[in-house]
Amino acid sequence: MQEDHLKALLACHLFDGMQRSKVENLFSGEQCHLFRYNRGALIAFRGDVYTNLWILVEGRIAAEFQDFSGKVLKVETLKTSEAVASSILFAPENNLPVNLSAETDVVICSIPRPQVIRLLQQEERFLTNFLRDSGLRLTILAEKLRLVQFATITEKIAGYLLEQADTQGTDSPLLPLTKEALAEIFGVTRPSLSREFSQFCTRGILSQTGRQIHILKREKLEAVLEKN
Amino acid sequence: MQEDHLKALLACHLFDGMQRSKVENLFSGEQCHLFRYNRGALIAFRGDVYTNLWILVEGRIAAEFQDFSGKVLKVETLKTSEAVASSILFAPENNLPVNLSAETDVVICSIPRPQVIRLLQQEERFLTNFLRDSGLRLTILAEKLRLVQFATITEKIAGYLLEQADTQGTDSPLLPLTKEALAEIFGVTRPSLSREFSQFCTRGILSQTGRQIHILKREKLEAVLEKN
DNA sequence: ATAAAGCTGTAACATATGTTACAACTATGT
DNA sequence: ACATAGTTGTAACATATGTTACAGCTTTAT
Repeated sequence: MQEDHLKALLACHLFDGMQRSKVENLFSGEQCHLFRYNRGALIAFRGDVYTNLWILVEGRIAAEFQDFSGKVLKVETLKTSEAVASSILFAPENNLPVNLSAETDVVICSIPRPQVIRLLQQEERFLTNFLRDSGLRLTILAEKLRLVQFATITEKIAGYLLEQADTQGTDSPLLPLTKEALAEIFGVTRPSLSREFSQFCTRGILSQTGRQIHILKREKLEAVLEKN
Repeated sequence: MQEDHLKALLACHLFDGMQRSKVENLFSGEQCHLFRYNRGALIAFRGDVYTNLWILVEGRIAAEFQDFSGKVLKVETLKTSEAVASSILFAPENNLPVNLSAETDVVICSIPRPQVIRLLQQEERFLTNFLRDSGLRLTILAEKLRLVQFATITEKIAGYLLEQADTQGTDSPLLPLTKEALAEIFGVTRPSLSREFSQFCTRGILSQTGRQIHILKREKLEAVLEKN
């Protein structure tokens, strides 16, 4: 295994607090395999059986639902050093709940389930890390469901912009995504998203030039979220 | 602890394949407590911190999202002997993702997290059972999200009726829920659900008298799901 | 048997979002 | 510098679902 791939593995939160040597041992044998996918490739589909634990050692993967018609809802973006679908490894039927697609060129390290079970029993930290990861995924998914069901497009925009303003520490945040990608995350169509952005502008709450947003009336944005 | 509560505990899938005596030991000490709630009571809210593992030893609990306006989406119904929000016990912030409300009078057995961790390490079966349960919840939630996002009311009805016909082994299934409860599960309003049921009737695909449904043109129902 | 509470069907209307299409703009690589 | 591909804004229109209200039914409790 390449140096940088090993480094990415060691950085996986599943191994937090474990001795470096123990983790390296795990990958010295023949049990783990690397798989490569090109950018844009479909790695796995909803319903596929998932029996090895995959850890992403290079690139970015999108976890998403896809309709017959091509309509998409992105659930998560998995980045280098993250584990893929950890909870599904032990679910009753092991069916992946989402499609996985390569957003960039991707390298995955695959660990057989028996090894994972052994590690869970022998290493308390691995156990708690694993459970924590499972819990986090459930939390993310639940929040996604809540947003999809209860938030209007306007509310999603308001929430997202306030969050961005917060993390970027400015009232003029730059969208880290294209509006198209944002529409996908929100689970709405691009023209609909665009229309609502425009509405905010005509109401004088925002101004925008492409991805550069200026929040002009923060209090109005906040009011949207309080369901005035 | 009462006889029937102990029995319900032992029937919890988390203890599948474990020695009865070991489980009983767990509950003989002073570490576990019982809590009671009356029918209709709100047991916990989304965001509440969840630090003890709860197992339902009597009654039924609804896990649901609730809007400001009172709009509701039921995610799951937890029945006697089921564990509550197992994955959240180890999630980063331990915040419950849903509201929990008592559909009947309810008794809950509460097990402190340290004991759960001990059990996870000492009993392989408990570990795999626990992981399986976590996985199942994620699967259920993901499926819920997919339905909410991609299925129209018509499709939800078609899917549900075919499923009911299947499990009840007849083309004249009896709805196990009121239409009101069904609307809640589908995350739609009751009049909307009612309207679509009526449409099916006028199209000659169904006939209904209250909860008694008759599927007249099964192939049309199936066609709805195939997104004609 | 009666009253009360809950469930169901229906209707007119409101509204959020999707669909399709096109033109203008922006980045990118050659 | 240019050509190409990707991104964005916009418009007219279609549609699924929500909202509110009411009347007729069931079921349940007294």
